[in-house]
Amino acid sequence: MTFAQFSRRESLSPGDICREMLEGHRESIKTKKEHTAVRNLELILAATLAVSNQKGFQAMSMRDLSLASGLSMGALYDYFSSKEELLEMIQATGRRLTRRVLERGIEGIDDPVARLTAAIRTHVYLSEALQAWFFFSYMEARHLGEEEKEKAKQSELYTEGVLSEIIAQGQAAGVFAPLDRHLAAAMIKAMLQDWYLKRWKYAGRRVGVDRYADFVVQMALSFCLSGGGADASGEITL
Amino acid sequence: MTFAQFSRRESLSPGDICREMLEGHRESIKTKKEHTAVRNLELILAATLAVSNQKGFQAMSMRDLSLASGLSMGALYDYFSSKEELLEMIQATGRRLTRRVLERGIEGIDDPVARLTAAIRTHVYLSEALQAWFFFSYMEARHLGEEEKEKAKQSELYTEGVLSEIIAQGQAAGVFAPLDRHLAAAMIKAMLQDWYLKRWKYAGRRVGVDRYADFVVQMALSFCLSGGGADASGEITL
DNA sequence: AGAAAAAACTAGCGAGCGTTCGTTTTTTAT
DNA sequence: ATAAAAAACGAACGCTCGCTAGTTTTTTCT
Repeated sequence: MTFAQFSRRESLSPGDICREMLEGHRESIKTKKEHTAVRNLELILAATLAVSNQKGFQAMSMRDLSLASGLSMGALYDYFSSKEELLEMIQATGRRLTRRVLERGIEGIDDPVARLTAAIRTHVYLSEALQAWFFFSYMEARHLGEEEKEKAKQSELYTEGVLSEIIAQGQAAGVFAPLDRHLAAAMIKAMLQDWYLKRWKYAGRRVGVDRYADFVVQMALSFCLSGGGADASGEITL
Repeated sequence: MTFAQFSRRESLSPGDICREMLEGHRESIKTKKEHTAVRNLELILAATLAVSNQKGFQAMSMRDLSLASGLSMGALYDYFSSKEELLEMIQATGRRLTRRVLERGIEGIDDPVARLTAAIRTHVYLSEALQAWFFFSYMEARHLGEEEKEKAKQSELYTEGVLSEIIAQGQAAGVFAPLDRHLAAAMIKAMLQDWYLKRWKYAGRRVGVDRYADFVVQMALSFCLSGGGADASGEITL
């Protein structure tokens, strides 16, 4: 699978995403007509990500957002009741989307090596398609309330759990070495995150998304298959 | 080397660091007596990291800082001329410190495997000793001005360059496989950063600093030594 | 075309922000 | 003990913030 193939398979246009966002928050959005609501959500979303990813969500004022989106202050508040709710809406939609796409990306693949490969590629490609969104979610998670912050952590643990389970599967099949699968999953996750957090670095080096995905797959498999060479040192699997 | 040994070797007490901070910003700090200045810098630093790492630097008001540090608003401004300068002071001191400790941690070690191991361990241990500082520097780098932001990027590239050069050295010696050393260094860096960015995760799983460092070393060496198994696919070393 | 409903707008509120400056307190030196 | 120097203080200033209410504009439906 390449990024081009992934893009064709998944429908991740701003319109699609905002329609999903609308469905998830229909009760708190005052605008009735779907078409209008989706169009304005697109404007709000694009503006929020653009401004926030440059100066931070806290530093973005509602006046900034009004200017960047082309909507008046009053109109903005037809879509959320407070700045904090806007933040939560974006985060919640991102979590749902990630979960769904990731599940779809690995379903039906049983071979551990192929399944781990698919999970990694799907995550890298998804974060490429929604780079601004992923960056935003990562950097602004700390500004959420306690309750929502907990959900963000659970979401991170979910992704890691997917990787960890695949490794366990491979170990049970005798294909992967008996290394600490939780730590291994955490390391793979860290590598996945670097793609959307340090975009400037890879852009400067002209590393494309396919090459990046290849490399992470290679590194993960190399480690899981060989188990860290001679000194796997009897690490407990658990 | 273990974390305990590292801590004994390096003097990274709040007092030491604030003394260094004072030396680097003597001209802009109004307080004359070193003892007083260092004491108050310690208070300011501890309070800034505590409050900022919880709610973000932007969201921390000067009144928050005054309350948390025990110093009056006026007294705070004897140590910096603006909130932004406080941010820059902390970042600059962290960069200098990281560079110095990292260099000291690998000097005199020539064997590539041992040198890569030392670089990784030193970085993990340093970020453990100054966890709050590292977390702060990472999360707040985007709120710097253009000029300082550039320095932060350079600092990240410097660390990666250290890793990358060690890999090149190992490749020249025929010990490491001919993989893309820049990408490999970036992946190792990503793993190093996860230690101080996702502390809650590792604390919850009772993973200690020594085990973490071990694991990263193992994963990095496994990959560099074996080269990703059969499909290293003729990656250019550059 | 005209009335009702929906959407969008604007000016302004009170609160809290970063910063300053005249004053008071503490320390140092005679 | 007292005067000079250093350090600490905190009320107040000008501004910008998130948010709202009252009104106007646009769309929908008969």
